[in-house]
Amino acid sequence: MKMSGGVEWGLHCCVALSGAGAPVTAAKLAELHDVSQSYLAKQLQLLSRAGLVRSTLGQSGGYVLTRAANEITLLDVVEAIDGVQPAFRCTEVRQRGPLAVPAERCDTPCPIARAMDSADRAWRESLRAVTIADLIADVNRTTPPEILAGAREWLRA
Amino acid sequence: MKMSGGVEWGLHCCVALSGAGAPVTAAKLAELHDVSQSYLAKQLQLLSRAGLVRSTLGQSGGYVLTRAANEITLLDVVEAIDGVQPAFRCTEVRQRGPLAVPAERCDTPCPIARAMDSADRAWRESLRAVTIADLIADVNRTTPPEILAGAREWLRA
DNA sequence: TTCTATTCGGACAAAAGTTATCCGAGTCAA
DNA sequence: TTGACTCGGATAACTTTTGTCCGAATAGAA
Ligand code: SF4
Ligand code: SF4
Repeated sequence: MKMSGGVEWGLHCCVALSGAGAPVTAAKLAELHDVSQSYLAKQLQLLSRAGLVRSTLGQSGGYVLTRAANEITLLDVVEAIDGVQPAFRCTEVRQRGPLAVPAERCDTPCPIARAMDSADRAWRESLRAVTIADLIADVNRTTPPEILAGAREWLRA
Repeated sequence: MKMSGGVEWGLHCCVALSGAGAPVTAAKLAELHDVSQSYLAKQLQLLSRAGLVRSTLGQSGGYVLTRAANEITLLDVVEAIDGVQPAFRCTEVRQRGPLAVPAERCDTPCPIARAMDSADRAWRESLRAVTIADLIADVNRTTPPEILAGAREWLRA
């Protein structure tokens, strides 16, 4: 049970992108976080496919957020990078073995699957309640303005 | 993001064990669910290490639950088999790269880690609210008594 | 208009984690 | 005492994840 480590990078990139108005290249984002630029590119591709960011090609190109920061939830990023499939996947064990339940009785999900689904929903609901804007607000509150300005400048350069 | 498939088997085994008062061997449980007995044995070992089941060695040995069914939550089984580590693991990216935040400012977890932790807690809390006894009650309610009796008999034989 | 430098995108390996299996140490019943 | 049967941990095969690479497409400069 481990979610893709790229989720963390993706979230950081969203926060960074929100700060810089101009497109930022994948290479710059990778240098900022000191991670493999090739692999970070992969995550950005996933974000692009999900429609969270838009890529501009050619010179002075890069990535830009497609929506306002308060319209992007953590769940959006997690599902874009880590996938939408629930962690628990029922194998329909009850339909196998000597005491197999006939398929006609399996119209409704069993209690195990229901409980797992409920937990998964609670998890997603919790992630949906937080937006990128919330993260930024927290960062702005706990970081001195001078450092924030420096970061913005570094991204632009 | 995928939890170990053995969780499903482990849960089914707990339900089955609760039904049969006598010890049940791993081989019998495997045959019941039509899964690899070697691999199911591994999952039962995990349950044993976690203290959820107790193994009896030698002839007429097998596995028995250590507590009442209403004292075993789904979270217990999930954590025993899938591990207790949270799905999201912070790599402390903020302490790397040219704009690295000094370690002295990293005393409190960042908003991303907090949100992820909160979601993880909600997930676990949801799983903790359901017990093996709840599952059994649901099965008893939706399954004809004749089939239940047959299953109990099959386990005993 | 042409050309070049720069960008992203998907195809291609390496590593890790999961799944599946085996045989030996220990134990209980006969 | 015997003997067969149990679990337990150590051992391979596979799948998923992670990481890397180079080519197609683009925007700007000449
Ligand atoms: S009882 Fe639930 S978890 Fe088990 S096989 Fe049926 S649907 Fe899947
Ligand atoms: S900002 Fe949060 S998720 Fe990112 S490195 Fe820091 S603690 Fe980890």
